[in-house]
Amino acid sequence: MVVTIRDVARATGVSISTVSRALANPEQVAEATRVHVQETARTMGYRPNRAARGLVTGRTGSIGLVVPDLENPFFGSICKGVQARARAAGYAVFIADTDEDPLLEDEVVRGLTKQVDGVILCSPRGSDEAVGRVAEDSSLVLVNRTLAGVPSITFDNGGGARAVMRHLVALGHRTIAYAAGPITSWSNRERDTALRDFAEQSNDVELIELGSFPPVFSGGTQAADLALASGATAIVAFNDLVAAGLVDRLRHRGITVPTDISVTGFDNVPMSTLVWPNLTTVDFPRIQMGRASVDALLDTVLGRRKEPRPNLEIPVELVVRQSTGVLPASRAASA
Amino acid sequence: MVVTIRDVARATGVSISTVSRALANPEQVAEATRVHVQETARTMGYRPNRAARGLVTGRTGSIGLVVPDLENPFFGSICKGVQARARAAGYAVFIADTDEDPLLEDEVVRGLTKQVDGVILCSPRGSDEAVGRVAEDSSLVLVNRTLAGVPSITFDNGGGARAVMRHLVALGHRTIAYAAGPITSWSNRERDTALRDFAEQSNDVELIELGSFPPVFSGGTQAADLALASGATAIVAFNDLVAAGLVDRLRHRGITVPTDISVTGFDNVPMSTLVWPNLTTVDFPRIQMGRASVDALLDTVLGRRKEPRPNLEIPVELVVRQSTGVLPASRAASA
DNA sequence: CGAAACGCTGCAAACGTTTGCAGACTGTAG
DNA sequence: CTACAGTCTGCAAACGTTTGCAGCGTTTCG
Repeated sequence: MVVTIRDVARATGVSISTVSRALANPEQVAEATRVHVQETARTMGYRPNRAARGLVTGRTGSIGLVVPDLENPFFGSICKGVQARARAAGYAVFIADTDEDPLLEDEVVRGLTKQVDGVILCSPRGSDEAVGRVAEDSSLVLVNRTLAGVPSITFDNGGGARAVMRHLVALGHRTIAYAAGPITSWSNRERDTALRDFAEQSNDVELIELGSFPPVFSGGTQAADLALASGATAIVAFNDLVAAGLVDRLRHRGITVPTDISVTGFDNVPMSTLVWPNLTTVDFPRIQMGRASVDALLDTVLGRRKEPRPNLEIPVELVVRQSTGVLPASRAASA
Repeated sequence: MVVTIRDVARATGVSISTVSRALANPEQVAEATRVHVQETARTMGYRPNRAARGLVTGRTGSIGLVVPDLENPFFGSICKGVQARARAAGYAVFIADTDEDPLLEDEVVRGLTKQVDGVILCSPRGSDEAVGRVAEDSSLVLVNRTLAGVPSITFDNGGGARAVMRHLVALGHRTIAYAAGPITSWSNRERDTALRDFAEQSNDVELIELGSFPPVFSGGTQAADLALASGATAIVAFNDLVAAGLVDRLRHRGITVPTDISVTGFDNVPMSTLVWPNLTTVDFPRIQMGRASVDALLDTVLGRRKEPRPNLEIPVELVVRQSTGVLPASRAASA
C-alpha cells in the first residue's frame, strides 16, 4: 500500500540503487533512465521514507525551534519566519514551547537534539551553563541572547533604546522613567544599559529606573502609579504590553497620553496600533529574524562557514505614533 | 561519540535485545537487569534513535500541525495546547504555516503525511475535495471545520452567536448589524446562520447583514461607516480584531462605545482587554481545543476507538465587558 | 524423578534508504 | 585487435532499532 523504492525499481526494471540516484543525484544516471525513473516515481506517488534516509545519512532533514511561549505573538512571528525559510530549504520544523520554564527548556532541548539536525533556541531562559552544555553536543543558534562561542542573532536593543531617547529629548523631555522588564531578561538588560548610558552622556537628561515589572499588561498597570509619582514627563516601557497597561492606568487616573505624559513601548506587536493612542514603539523585524536564524543554523549544520560565526545584530526602527508628544510648557517650567 | 543501544549493551554485558526491552517494555525483563540497564543508559546519556525505531515500527512518534497563520495569536494558542498535550503523550510536533493559501496547504499537508503518524489540520482553507483526499490516506483531525467521515473538533459558534444575541436583546437592542467575515470561512457561516435564525425566531429583532470584511483591524474600519448608516444600535463583529477596528473608527466619527452604540467580538484574543472600552466577546478556549485535537488524533492513530468519531463541539462562553451597554432611551424611541 | 510450564535472554531478520566498490558495456586510441 | 578510459548500473553493506522465535535454566506439578 505504501510505495517504496523497491516498487519503483521493479516498475522501471532497474535496481534500487539506480532509483535512489536518479532521484537524489540525477547527474549520476543516464538521461533516459533518469526521466523514466522520475516519471514512474511521480505517477506511483513515491515519497522517500525519511526515517530510512536519516538512518543512513545521519541527517534528519528537520530542525528544532524552542520558544518560551507560543501564545505570545512575538514568538509567533519568529516561528513564521523560521518555518517559511526552513521549508524553502527543504527542512521541516519541530516546535517546542517551554512555558517560560528553564528546567522544561533544558529537558525539551535535550530531547530534541537527537531527532533534528540543529536547534534554534529562542530567548532562552536557562543559565549560561545549561545553554552552553547543550551547545557543546549539537548545532545550536541562539536568538535574543548571546553566549561566548555560540552563534547568535539579536535585535539591536541598544540602538532602539537610543532612538527612543533621542526622540523623547527632541520633544523636550528631560525627566524620563524606565518601566523595566524581568531582571532575568537579556533584552531588558541591554535596553536598560543603553538608556542609562544615554542619560549619563547627555548631562541634562535624568533617567529614573522604576524597578522590574512582569512584561505583561498588568505590569504596566503597576508601573503607572510609580511613574506618575516620580515626576517623569515620559515613560519608556519595557515592551508594548507594559506600555498598553501604562496608558490604560493613566487614563483611569485622569492623565491623558500624550498631552500630559508620553509613553513608548518596544517590539511593535500588532496590538500596538489597537490601543488608543497608538503606541510609539520600536519595531523588531521578527519574521526576518526567524529567517536569519535558519540561515545561521544551516551555515553551521551544513558546514558552509569555516570561521566561527559570532553574533548577528538585526537593526531595529523607531515607529513614531500617537503616544508621544511635545512636553507641555507648564511641565517644562515646573521641571 | 553518540551513544547507541550497542554501547549500552556492551557496558551492561547484555544483548541489545535486552537493552531495547528494558527501556521500551520493562515488564519483559528481570528486575535486576532492568534497573541495571536503565541506570547505565541514563548515566551514559543514551537516547534512542527515532529514525531507526521509526523504520522498524512504522511509527514516527511525531504529529503534524498545519495552521493558516502562526502570527495570529488565535492559532498560537492552539499550537500551545497541541504542543503541550503531544509532549505529554511522547509525541513531537511538526509545524507548518500555510500563509492562508489553499494550494500551499495541500502541498504542505501531503509532504507532512509521510513523516508523521497523523496530522491536525487547523482551519483548513482548501476545498472539501482536497481535504477529503488527504484524509483518505492519512490519519487526519480537522479543527474548526467539519467534513463527512473525518473526525473534527469545532467551537460551538452557534451557541456563542445566540449568547451574544440574547445579551444584546436583554440590553434593549432590536436593530443589530453583523459585520461578517470571509465568505470562505466556515466559522463565519456558522455564526451568520445562528444570528439569522435567532433574529427570525424572535420576531421583533432585525438583523442587518453587512457583507464580508477581511478579518482584521482594517476590516472593522471599513465596516464602521456602513454599520452606522444602517441605523443599527449594536454591531456584532466577526471577530475581536474587526471589533477593535470598529471601535476605533467609531471614535474618529465621534461616536462613543457603548453609550451610543454597542460592539461585540468573537474569540477573546488577548488584545480584547487592551482596547478601550474592553471588548464584550465570546471566549473560545483555544488551548483546550489544541489538547482535545491531539487526543482525537491519538484515538485514531492508536486505534483506541472503534466506531468512527464524528464531530466534537467545544462549548464557548460569553464574556461581558465594557463595549456593550443598554440601549439609550433616545435611540429606543427613534427605533 | 520426569515432564511440562514459565521467565528471561540472545540470535537474527527486518524496516527503506544511501553509497563505496566493482563489473559491464561503449567508444576511442594505439 | 587490444588496451584503456569513461560512463552507467548493480551488488551488498551499513545505519540503529524492534521483535518473532528459540534456547536456556528454573520452578511446579503429577
